[in-house]
Parts: sequence; structure tokens; C-alpha cells
Amino acid sequence: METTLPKPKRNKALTQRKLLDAVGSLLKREGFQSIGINAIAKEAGVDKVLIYRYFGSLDGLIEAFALERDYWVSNFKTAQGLNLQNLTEVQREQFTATIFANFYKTMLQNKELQEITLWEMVEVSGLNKVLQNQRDQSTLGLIALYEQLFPNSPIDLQAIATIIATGLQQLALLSRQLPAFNGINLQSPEGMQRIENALSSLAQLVLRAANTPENNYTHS
Amino acid sequence: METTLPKPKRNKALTQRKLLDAVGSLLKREGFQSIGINAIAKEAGVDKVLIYRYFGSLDGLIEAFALERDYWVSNFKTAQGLNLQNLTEVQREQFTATIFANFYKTMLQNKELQEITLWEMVEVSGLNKVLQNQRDQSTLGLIALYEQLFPNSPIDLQAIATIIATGLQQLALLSRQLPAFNGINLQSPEGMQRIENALSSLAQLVLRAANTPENNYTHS
DNA sequence: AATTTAATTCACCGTGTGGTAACAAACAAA
DNA sequence: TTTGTTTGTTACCACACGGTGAATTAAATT
Repeated sequence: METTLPKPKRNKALTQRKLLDAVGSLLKREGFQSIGINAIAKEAGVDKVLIYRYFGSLDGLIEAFALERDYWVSNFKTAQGLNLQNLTEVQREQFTATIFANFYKTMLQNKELQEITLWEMVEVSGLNKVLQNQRDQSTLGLIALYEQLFPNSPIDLQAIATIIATGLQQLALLSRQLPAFNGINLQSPEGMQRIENALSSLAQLVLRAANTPENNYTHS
Repeated sequence: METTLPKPKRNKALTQRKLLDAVGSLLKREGFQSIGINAIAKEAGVDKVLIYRYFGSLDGLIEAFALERDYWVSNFKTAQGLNLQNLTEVQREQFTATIFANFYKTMLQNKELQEITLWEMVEVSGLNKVLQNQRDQSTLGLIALYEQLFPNSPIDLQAIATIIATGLQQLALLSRQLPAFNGINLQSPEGMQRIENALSSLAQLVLRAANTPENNYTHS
């Protein structure tokens, strides 16, 4: 009969938790550049040697940290269930624009996500494989959905979607340091509105072009 | 009568040059993360104390380095001279797509530019103001050109162009670490072709929409 | 209670970093 | 020749980093 845990002074699982959580809070508060053996140990209030014992190395800890996160999948889960074929053309366009807008909002708000993304770009670590898997898992399904919807599209939907998505990602990352970019105010609601409108326009234009069988959009 | 410089053992200007050049070669070879007082001094074959003497600080050196570079302006100089109004619609679309494609190619090839861009995203330094100025100088002119060409555009050309440009920038940066992203092969000519075609499609769609006075592209 | 096992702490090392003071050598001016 | 200024070198400091060996202490096993 275990009486509600009398605060055991030794608890492997708990210190592991502390370490994993320390990574997250450190990322949010100080950025990925602050991550290090000493900093994490201090943040967790635990000796650094335990990082090696429980996770082998800093990289091991980071990888374990990334594995228990779910940065992307939940965002696109709603999309998976939806049956795009039952929607009207306008609804599909709105839906598409919303997906991108939500992606942008998420990137803009989630500082931890920003740090992880930036970190991945700067150096290779245990992060990369894990995050790459998460991304594939969440996007490949969507891509397949659209390819099936526009089997004979004269334009490369995947390439266009990639450009737009990475653009939004980049803008969110730039907003960390720059208040405005290229005349777009990245931090104000007004700038947000401009981006959303631009996404609506793009979704309309691109999806309608994807529907026109006539091969009007050829490339010299 | 100065006989071709007898290798003077003391030469302020020369060591300044060495230091500035060391920043560039270090950026290209080792990346922005390797930049530091000691590393630069070693690369230049000069004592680090001279960095402080001649540039005040590392940040001063970096700023001086950025100031003597011209990352963007030269790329867009051809655009400035051109008279867009004399072109046909199709020519304008091609021209626009080419601008973006060239921007992407430049970002892909110029490792130093990649490092600078990434560096700017990661931390604030003397770089930011300088680069921001260079960017404004090269893009604002272009933007004005298009706004004057499509005064009553129902869509936000500037916002759309920003999304696309940052997307290309991000893709180029990602190519440093990832061979492919979202199914687009970033390092092969085939992937390059997909991006170029996507840019052509986008230029066509967007510029034609910018010309249609009917306000078809409204946002709920 | 004695002994083994596991969790945690402590103290230390080598290295690389930014930064500075003090000195030495080349050059120019007097 | 002497003096002062500029250019460069040497040596050093304090500190933060990743990493490790050995000791400690709590809990589980016998």
C-alpha cells in the first residue's frame, strides 16, 4: 500500500523528467544557443553527470527531448480526417489558405518551435532525423490528398506549396529579430492580416490554375 | 621614387585587409559559428590585439566587413535600368520569374551569403543594420516599380513577393543541411528546375491577377 | 544487520574563449 | 642621436565549457 509518495530522495524517472523539461524551458527562455551540458544541469537543478548516465550524451538527451514532442502532427490532424472532395471549390480554397495561415501562426507563437527550427538549420544533431520524420509524417499525407484531387494539374503544386510554407517559416524566424521585413510588419496584427490575405489570394489563384486542364502555364 | 614595395615589415593597411579577408574566408570555410577573436586572428596570421586596436571590437570588425560587401545591390541593378512598361505581359512575367530564380541561384551558390543570412537570424550584431540597409536599397526600388505598374491591384503584391522571396531564401539555407525538403530535391538540377517552373507559374498567375480590375480576390 | 546495488554529489582536469597589460621593435621627427 | 609615436609580440588573467574519477548516500537485497 503506497501512501502518496513520501518524496523519495532518489528518483531516476523524476530527474530524467527534470532534464527533459530543462531543455524545453531553456530553449524557450534563452534560445538554442544556450543549450549545453552545464546549462541544462543547472536549469534542472541536477548534476551534469546524470545527463551522461541517463542519456549517454547531450545529443542523446536532445534526441529524447525531440522524440516526446509533437510539433507538427497535431496541427494537420484535422486535415487528415476531412474529405476534400466533398467541398466546393471556394471552400477548398479557404481551407487551403487556413492551413497555411495556421502554420504561420503556430510558427509565430511557438518560440520553442522557432528555436528548434533554427537550430536544425545551423548544425546537425540528433534533432534532424527526428524532426524530419515528424515533418514527413504530417505533410506527406496532405500532399497526397491534393495530388489525388488535381491529378492533371499543369502546375507543380508541391513545389509551390513548399515555397510558400518555407516562406512563412522564414518570416516567423525573422520576426524574432526584425520588427519588419520588406515593408511587412511582422509583429503587428496588420502585418498578420496582410499575410493572411496574401495566402487567400495565392490559394485561389493556384488551386484554380490546378483545375484548368488546358496547359496554359508552360515554361519555355 | 618608390621601388615596388620592399615588403615593409609594418603595414597597418595590410593587416587591416588581412583581418577583413579572414572574416570572409572563415565564413566560407567554417561558417559563422566559427567566428571569434582568436579564430580570426589565427586565420589572418596576425595578433588578436590588433583587432581591438583597428576595429574597436569584434563587432566593429564584422560591421566593417559587411559594409565593404555588396550582397544584393548588384543583383538587382539590371532591373533598375529596365523599363517594365515597355514590355509585353508575357515578357514581364518572364522577367519577374527570372528575378526570383536568380535570387534563388545566388543564395544557393554563395556560401558566404548563406552564413551571413543565418547569422543575422540567430543573433543581433553589427551585421543587422548594415544588411537591412542593403536589402532595403535593393528591394524598395523594385517594389515601387511594380506598384506603379499595377496601381489598382486587387492583391497585395508586396506581401506575396515577400513570402516567395523568403521561401526561396529558406530553401537555400535548408539545402546546406538537408538534401531534400518536402519531396523537393534541393541539390539536384531536377529540383532546381521544379523551383524555376513553380516561379514561372506563380509569376504568371499573380501578375495576371494583379491586372484584373474586377475585385475577384476578396477575403471574407 | 550486513551487503550489494543504484542514484547523486563533489572535486578536478584540459581546453578554448574574450580581453588586457606590459614590453619590443620599426619608423618618423627633432 | 635622441625622442616620441606607431605597429606588432609576448605573456598572462578570469572564466565557461565539456568531460571524468572517485567518493557519498539512499534504497533494495540477502
